[in-house]
Amino acid sequence: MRPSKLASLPTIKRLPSYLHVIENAEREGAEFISGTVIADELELEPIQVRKDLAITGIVGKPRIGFPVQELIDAIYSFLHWDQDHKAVIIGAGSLATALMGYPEFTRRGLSIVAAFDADEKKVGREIYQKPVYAMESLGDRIEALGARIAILTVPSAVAQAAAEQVIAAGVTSIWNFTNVKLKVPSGIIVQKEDLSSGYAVLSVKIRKLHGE
Amino acid sequence: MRPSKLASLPTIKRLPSYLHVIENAEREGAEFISGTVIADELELEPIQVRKDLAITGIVGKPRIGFPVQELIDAIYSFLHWDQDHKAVIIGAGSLATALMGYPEFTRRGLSIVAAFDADEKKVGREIYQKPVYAMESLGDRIEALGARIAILTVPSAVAQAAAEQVIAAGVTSIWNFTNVKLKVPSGIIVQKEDLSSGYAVLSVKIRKLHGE
DNA sequence: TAGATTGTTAATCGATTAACAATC
DNA sequence: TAGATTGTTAATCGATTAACAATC
Repeated sequence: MRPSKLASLPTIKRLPSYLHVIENAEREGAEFISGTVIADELELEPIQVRKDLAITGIVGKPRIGFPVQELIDAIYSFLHWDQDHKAVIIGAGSLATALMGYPEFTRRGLSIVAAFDADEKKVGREIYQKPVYAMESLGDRIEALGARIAILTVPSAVAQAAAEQVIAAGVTSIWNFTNVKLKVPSGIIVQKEDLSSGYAVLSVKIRKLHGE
Repeated sequence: MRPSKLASLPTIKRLPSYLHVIENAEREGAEFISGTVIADELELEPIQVRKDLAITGIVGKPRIGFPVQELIDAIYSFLHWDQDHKAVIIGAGSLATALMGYPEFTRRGLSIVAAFDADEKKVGREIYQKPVYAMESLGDRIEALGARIAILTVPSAVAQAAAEQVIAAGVTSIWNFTNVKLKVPSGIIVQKEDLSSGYAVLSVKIRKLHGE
């Protein structure tokens, strides 16, 4: 396996979009795909695609491109998406429902095995065949389920408390959809998803479009 | 108003998190906040915060920091969040519900005034007091509502078609939550939100944590 | 063969970080 | 006053892009 330090954060963020294009090509029966074609599709520079794909270690054939199947496997392997990652989701609201119903995550190794909610009206229900448990049962359940990832979709006000609970229960990675900057012990991974950032970028683009 | 070319994309993406911290300080009655404090809170470098805040044009006082109220106003103004942006959401699923129920967007100038869905069982319902209309009525409705932004939360398979419909109806900006790279005429803004990117970053961090 | 595409090395570009005088 | 923080200019760092020989 290739050393991972060669992959920059921007490269890692682009990999899923490459994978998407390559998997489409596979579905259409292509055996090879060139960096040029991928770049065209995503409106990127061919050189950037080539550079990015180099981190997979897959070598392409000049004039022909990269072997589709090998490339897909290599990206999965690079991202460890060929392995099963068990996760729980904290806060069983509409965002949780959206994430649990996103088939791409399942295909890419993320199994959300249960949800937790403080609202007892939600407890006992199922979301996409997965149980909703009470927050109080979180400690025991997470250990029993063996989940190492927690996805936080709780209201901001309880985000820090929820993070502390899941960490106490043995979770080592948190995918944080709240707008709270979590304080966690060292060794705990936090990946923050920030919708406001996207909205800010959109806003500035709109401002520029409308002159000034 | 300051020239906007001074703001880089990374800077724009960080502005909302600064705003979040500064608004918290305001709520606690602070009149000034220093770049150092903001940096501490967000685990960033003070110099980076100062540089970023410089784009607002607000000058701070050495030893004391930046005037909280002015800073908030300037960030709102910079992002045009002090203005009302009417939007419709296409695809009235759980992700749409999550976005419509996110109070921060409303406060920041984004009014989602209606949703559209192809499923007639959803048509006629309300989500957070906003109507769900039929996809067929999209053309007339969007013009009547005066919405210039469309938020796409439809299944990938119909994303391109939905984009074309909203553009035909006069929408000039699309906030795209599907994993489809949309093909749009020049002059149309597309901001793509990619959850898989975030998951890829999380996955790589996890891989590194577990050695190798 | 001819020419499009690869992989690599070097050049450029832009963002982050450092240094430091000014100042409240 | 003393010292923390600002704003600016310069240095560094890292990512993107360019150039080009190798090759299928």
